[in-house]
Amino acid sequence: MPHSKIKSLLSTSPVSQEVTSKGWVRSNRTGKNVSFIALNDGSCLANLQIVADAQKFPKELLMSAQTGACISVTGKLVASTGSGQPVEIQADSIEILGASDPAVYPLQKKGHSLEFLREIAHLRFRTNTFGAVFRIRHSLAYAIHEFFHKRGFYYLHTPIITGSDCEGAGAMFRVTAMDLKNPLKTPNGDIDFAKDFFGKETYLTVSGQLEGELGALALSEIYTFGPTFRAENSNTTRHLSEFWMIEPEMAFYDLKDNMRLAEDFLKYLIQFVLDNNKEDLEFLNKMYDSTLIEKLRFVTQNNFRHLTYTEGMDIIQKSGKKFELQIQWGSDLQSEHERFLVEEHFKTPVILTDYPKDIKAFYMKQNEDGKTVRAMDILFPGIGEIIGGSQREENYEKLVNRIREMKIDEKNLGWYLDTRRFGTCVHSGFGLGFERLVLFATGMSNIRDVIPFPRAPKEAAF
RNA sequence: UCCUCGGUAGCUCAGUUGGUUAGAGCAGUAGACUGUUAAUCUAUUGGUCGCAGGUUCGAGUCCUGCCCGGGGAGCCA
Repeated sequence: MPHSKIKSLLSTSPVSQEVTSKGWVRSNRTGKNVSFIALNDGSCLANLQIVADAQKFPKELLMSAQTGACISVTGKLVASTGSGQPVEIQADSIEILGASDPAVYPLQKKGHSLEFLREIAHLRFRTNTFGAVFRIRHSLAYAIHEFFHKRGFYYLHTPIITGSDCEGAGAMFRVTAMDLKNPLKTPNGDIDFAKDFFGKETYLTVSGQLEGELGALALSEIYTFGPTFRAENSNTTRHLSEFWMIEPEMAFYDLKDNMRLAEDFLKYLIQFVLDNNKEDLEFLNKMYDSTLIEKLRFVTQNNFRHLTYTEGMDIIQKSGKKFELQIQWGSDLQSEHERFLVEEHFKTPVILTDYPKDIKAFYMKQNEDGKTVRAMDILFPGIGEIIGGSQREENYEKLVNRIREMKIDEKNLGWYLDTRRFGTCVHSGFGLGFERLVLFATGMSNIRDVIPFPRAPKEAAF
């Protein structure tokens, strides 16, 4: 008999039909006359209640269906006489598919700390919290593809192994097939990468943007969605060494078009979760962040606040607030300043634009003032920078000059510069940190709790 | 990498100015009871106090080093 997912059983009206359910036992309350087993298969937050008449089953069977065990149950789906659930299964047969010794099974019926669950990340999927988080993560990933597909964007796969070491977005992990104990050397003693697997130095990508631009200048509107790697020694609640990033890149978009797309995009994704993950959100709202749903609604219903870096700096300096670090025009905003703008001053997501060129990347479109570039950062409460993007410099001369000013080796960028030599056009794009979005959408506070297998300095289990 | 707080039973924690056999709740185990909802009640197993040194008559408690974890900062998404 094919089994049904618990999510669909719970929304089936009880007409006493025979059904089979398979899942993992969350709790088992066995008495003299009757056993109640809470079964969960991950299809939804709620458990399915299995009622087993003690007369019909050997006691050993009922006792072995303990927390953690995987079981299959067949019986009648009936209206529940208890108050906690609409329907339940009156069991006719119960099979232990996989036993679990409760004396050593790490998960208990009680709640566990997130720190403890991080240490047993291979089992944390079986908790209410991580079930909810990863269902929401899935929804967001799905909604990202849906959003772009509806708008005619193409999903472009940019390389994970890259030979361009000048992407400028942080330290990179080297990729090599050489024997590190005995690497091949050149006559003057340097490591001879020409003899390595790819015949050159290669790394894991820190961004698909530059390659994405190549696609956009042919397919018009593309996006990437893939893993990204940064070898920074960052130990924070918002950084990972391996994370997923979404990078749309659009021909014929100026900075304003870019900002409009980014705002529509974020609102669409959050609305999708509000529409499709109500039960999970309510759980997280209750357990972790009592303002979660309110915050998500607020984002979908209000326009983001737009202001330039210069205006933002003005507000910070005139606020009279004491900051750890004093800043002036030209310095990068610190976390405390971003938080002040977003969480205290405006109390809404903020898009900051037109940053000083010296604190931004070489490829950003230079403004006429000679001092700023058409960059935009979207700042979210509790998260900080969730999106960073810009209009790209499409003028060949200006771009080359900037590359030389910043002492970047242009030899390796010929392929990139070719887009400016042959049929260049105004174009823009941005990068969204997927886990930061999941963090915001779930109300969790540590980014390691919104990715299944976190990679961070000194952490690469599984 | 820096700052800061922490590491005591499977989990969450208490442990006084250094003092004798280190405690609780939950989980587990045994039993009772029950259309129960993280059920309830009774009994009970369980600890090299992160690791290594040091001070002391005596260290979970004080000192030094190291390891691990939380939070914050920087780098950024």
